Amino acid sequence: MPLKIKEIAKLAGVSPSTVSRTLNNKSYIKEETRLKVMNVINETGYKRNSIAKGLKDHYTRSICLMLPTIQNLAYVPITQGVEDEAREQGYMVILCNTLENPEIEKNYIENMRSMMVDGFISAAITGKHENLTELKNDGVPVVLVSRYNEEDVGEFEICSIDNFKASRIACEHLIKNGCRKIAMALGNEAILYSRERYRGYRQALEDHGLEFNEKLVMHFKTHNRDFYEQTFELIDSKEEFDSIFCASDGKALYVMRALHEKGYRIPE
Amino acid sequence: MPLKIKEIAKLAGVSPSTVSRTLNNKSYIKEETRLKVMNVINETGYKRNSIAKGLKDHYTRSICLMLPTIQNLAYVPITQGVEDEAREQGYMVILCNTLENPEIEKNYIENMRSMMVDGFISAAITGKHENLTELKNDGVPVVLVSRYNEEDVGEFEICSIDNFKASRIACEHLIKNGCRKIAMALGNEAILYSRERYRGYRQALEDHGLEFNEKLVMHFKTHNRDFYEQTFELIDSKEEFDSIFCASDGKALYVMRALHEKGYRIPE
DNA sequence: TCATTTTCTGAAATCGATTTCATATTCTTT
DNA sequence: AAAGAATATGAAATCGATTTCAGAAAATGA
Repeated sequence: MPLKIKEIAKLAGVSPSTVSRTLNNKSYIKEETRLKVMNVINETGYKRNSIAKGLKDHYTRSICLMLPTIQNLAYVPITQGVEDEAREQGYMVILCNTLENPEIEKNYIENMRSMMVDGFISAAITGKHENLTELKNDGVPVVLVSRYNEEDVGEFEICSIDNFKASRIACEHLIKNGCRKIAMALGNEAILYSRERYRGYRQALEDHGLEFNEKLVMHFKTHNRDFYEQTFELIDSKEEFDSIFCASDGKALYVMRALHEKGYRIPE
Repeated sequence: MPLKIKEIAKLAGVSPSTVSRTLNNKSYIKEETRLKVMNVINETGYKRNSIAKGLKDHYTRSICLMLPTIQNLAYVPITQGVEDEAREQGYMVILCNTLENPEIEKNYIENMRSMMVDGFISAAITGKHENLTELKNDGVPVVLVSRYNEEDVGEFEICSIDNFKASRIACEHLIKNGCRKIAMALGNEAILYSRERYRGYRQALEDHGLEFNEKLVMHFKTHNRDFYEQTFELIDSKEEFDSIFCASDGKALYVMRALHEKGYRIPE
């Protein structure tokens, strides 16, 4: 059983209030008293119960980072960045894995809220963000990272790259390297950034006077691995193409595997 | 500001105690009263503040899963498994990323404890587990997963595969496929499982009457990526080998890259 | 020196729930 | 119908901290 502030107070011969004041560096405290208390704290290794502090203070200096999955490597640097900065600022990051499931997300939010985390950073799950909107309406700080919808703009703080631009640049790269018939493996169109990447692709084609061919677009179904099948279909369709632009690394993996099995070499 | 139990009580025309009893299904409650309270709860969307509950109860139905990194894909299925079972049992999993840093680990532990998580599952960081031992001595449930040391046996609950056996089987597979001079990319020898895998490799060689050649062993330095360099060195050393047994996928990646650049084809 | 301000400390209230204790009501049983 | 058990509810104490309030001690000023 960890020691309570009352016991520290008794050991130091002061009142709990004085211990608390020492702990929080608040209000006036005679240096002598402060040292006396600090000694006891150091000797006993006392650590305040922050759940009790949280109950009184309504904050815990911790934030919740909600990710749809930890399987996707794209979230690794995001997590790292969030954790580094948080640590810098004396905050703790709690990771929650929503598995793209609104029920689980809701559950986490409720639990985290009642554990008094101070804010949320969320790579939101696809679709409407009712859970997050409710949070925001209750005055809890919410930041969307990486994933967001049109209606989120202005509604939430958002941190994301310019997917349209990035995609256009990437696609232009192909064009500059001589590609003329560029196929595309498209991301889930329910997610804004997928549509943005698609838009970037279309824009790049247009900018360079290349004809857009709907038949060269592979749409996202339920999982990246579907692109494996779809790549076969694309090849078999005899539709001509000289390159495939993939909306993400995960998709490229399956596309490449299919090409490979069909005897194609990349980048040739 | 979320509603408090007192307000629910007032709305339902009962005392806070009765609301709490309804919430927790404890002791006797007249069905009529229960319904009255439940109605108010549903209408208002009341959610108990579990930090306050935790303060009183000393538990929160949440566990902390500590990982040294989320970059290593090996932890993905572990995380998934822990989360699935926890959810099944009505528990919540909080992920903490210790970054292989004892200070950070300690910090997380202290914070998580004072947030009243009920237990810890840890892929412990390398070296002595003072932080975890202290936890255990305080009566907090601790389970080690995947990583552990000899001295942890009997000390902690441990969940791990049989690294020795797995490694021996894997190595035997190479032997059965005709390999005779098997090199090895060894894991961090400060970690028991790396030594176990090494032992499995040695055992497999011995079982099949193959000679062990120390020069074919690449030791772990500070990062898997060092194996890239080391593979070059191995090749340049002119020491003969027909295969390289890697202690983990991460190492294989760098080894393969080096081989590839040297013009080798795998599996040839 | 006496009044005033500043420093210092403890008692008690508070955060939002749960739980013990006490009491009131209803139900059994003889 | 009376005694005893079972059911039902609220008041108050509790969890472990913080903070307000009030009063004591020390420092400052006239």
